[in-house]
Amino acid sequence: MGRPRSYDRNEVIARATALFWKKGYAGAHLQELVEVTGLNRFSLYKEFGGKDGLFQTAIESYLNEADDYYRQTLGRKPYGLANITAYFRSIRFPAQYDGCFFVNSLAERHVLESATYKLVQKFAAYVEDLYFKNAQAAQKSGELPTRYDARTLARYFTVNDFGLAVFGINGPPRNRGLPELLDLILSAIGATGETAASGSDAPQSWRTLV
Amino acid sequence: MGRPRSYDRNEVIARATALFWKKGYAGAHLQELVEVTGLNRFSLYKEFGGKDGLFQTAIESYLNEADDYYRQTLGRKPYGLANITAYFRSIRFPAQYDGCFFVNSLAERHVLESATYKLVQKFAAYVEDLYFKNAQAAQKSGELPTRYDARTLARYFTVNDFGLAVFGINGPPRNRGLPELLDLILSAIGATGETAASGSDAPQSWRTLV
DNA sequence: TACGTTTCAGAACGATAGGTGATTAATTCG
DNA sequence: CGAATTAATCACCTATCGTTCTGAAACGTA
Repeated sequence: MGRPRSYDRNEVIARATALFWKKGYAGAHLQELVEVTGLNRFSLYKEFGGKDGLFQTAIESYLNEADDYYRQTLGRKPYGLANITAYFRSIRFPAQYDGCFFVNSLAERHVLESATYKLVQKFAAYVEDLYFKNAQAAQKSGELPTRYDARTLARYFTVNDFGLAVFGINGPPRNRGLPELLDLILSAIGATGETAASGSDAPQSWRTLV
Repeated sequence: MGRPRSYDRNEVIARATALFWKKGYAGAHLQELVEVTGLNRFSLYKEFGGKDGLFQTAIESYLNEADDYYRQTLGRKPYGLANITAYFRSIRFPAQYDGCFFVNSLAERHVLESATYKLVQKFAAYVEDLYFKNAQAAQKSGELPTRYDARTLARYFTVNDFGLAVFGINGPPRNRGLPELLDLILSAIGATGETAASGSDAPQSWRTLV
């Protein structure tokens, strides 16, 4: 009972996410959020508790989508090199790429509420752990050499994963030669050199989805 | 003639840089800048023309320091693999590491004045070009395999360079196992496997200097 | 000492920030 | 239909934003 809300919560979150992504927490003003979401200030406050709450909801939703994608690739059982190659080879930079919302948020460490920042921090650790599990399995099965331990390998993949997000900021030109670059990143660590799967049924990168 | 200024311009820039680095452009408020620099608002405007001008001066000074360091390592003649290994092996994460001011600024794309952002963008291209020149030379001399072209190699190093900056944000614990990680990044592309130079006379990383 | 010049300290500016209240509109249920 | 309930509207609040102005303080010079 009562008057029904005239907005779609998910739609509002998606639009708010887009703005925070582009401008950051401090750079996105409440007025813009109101305009972009179509949600008036009062309802925004009631629904999300304010700017902090809205940002937290936005980044949570972003991380959830990212998580979904990571689980579909790096989370596949059995763990192994195939997961890692599948993930990296799926990376593409969309036309309007403003970096990774997650990586961008790392830069706002001292501006974000500490609880919010901890989510971000935790996700970084989670991603590294996924790489770790796959690297471990790949070493056990002999897919990857044991010259470096699984932790070091995991960090290598994490660095390249995050690094690509930063590198890709300057746009679609970055897609030129991207397959070769991804190939290099992968074959570099001694992966058995299967050439680009170009998997037609492989999932798109979540970077292009979110 | 006239009253002598009671501040040191370079000191002011250094302090402003530190604040912008931590909080970003939008997150650093003028009041904090005034407090941190010790410079009163009036003089700040007269000297730098406002917040935009101060930020631009700050990032310019940062990029200059970074440039100095890059020239000392990647800029050394003759170009070659040694430059690249020297650079990467010099990387350390300082105790209070808030990422790279330059990389952080990439995230504020839509908040920065476009002229200011172009500086940042240009620097990214400059770094990649340094890697390119060294990769080219290394391939010509046979230090690096020619399976991937020099451009791809340059991008690989750039991705890892920027990626390490992001990866290192979560602090000094990241220094654990860092030599192995750097070794992996380098040997990965088929560099002749000289073990960590641990160069005692090698310059410190500019990440620890700025 | 008096004057021109430049910096300093801080108040004050209009604009806008994030956050609320009082009122009106839309719905359900009796 | 009318009472109860919930959301939307919009004017309004205080604090603070980036910016500017005013007048006193600190110099060199005459």
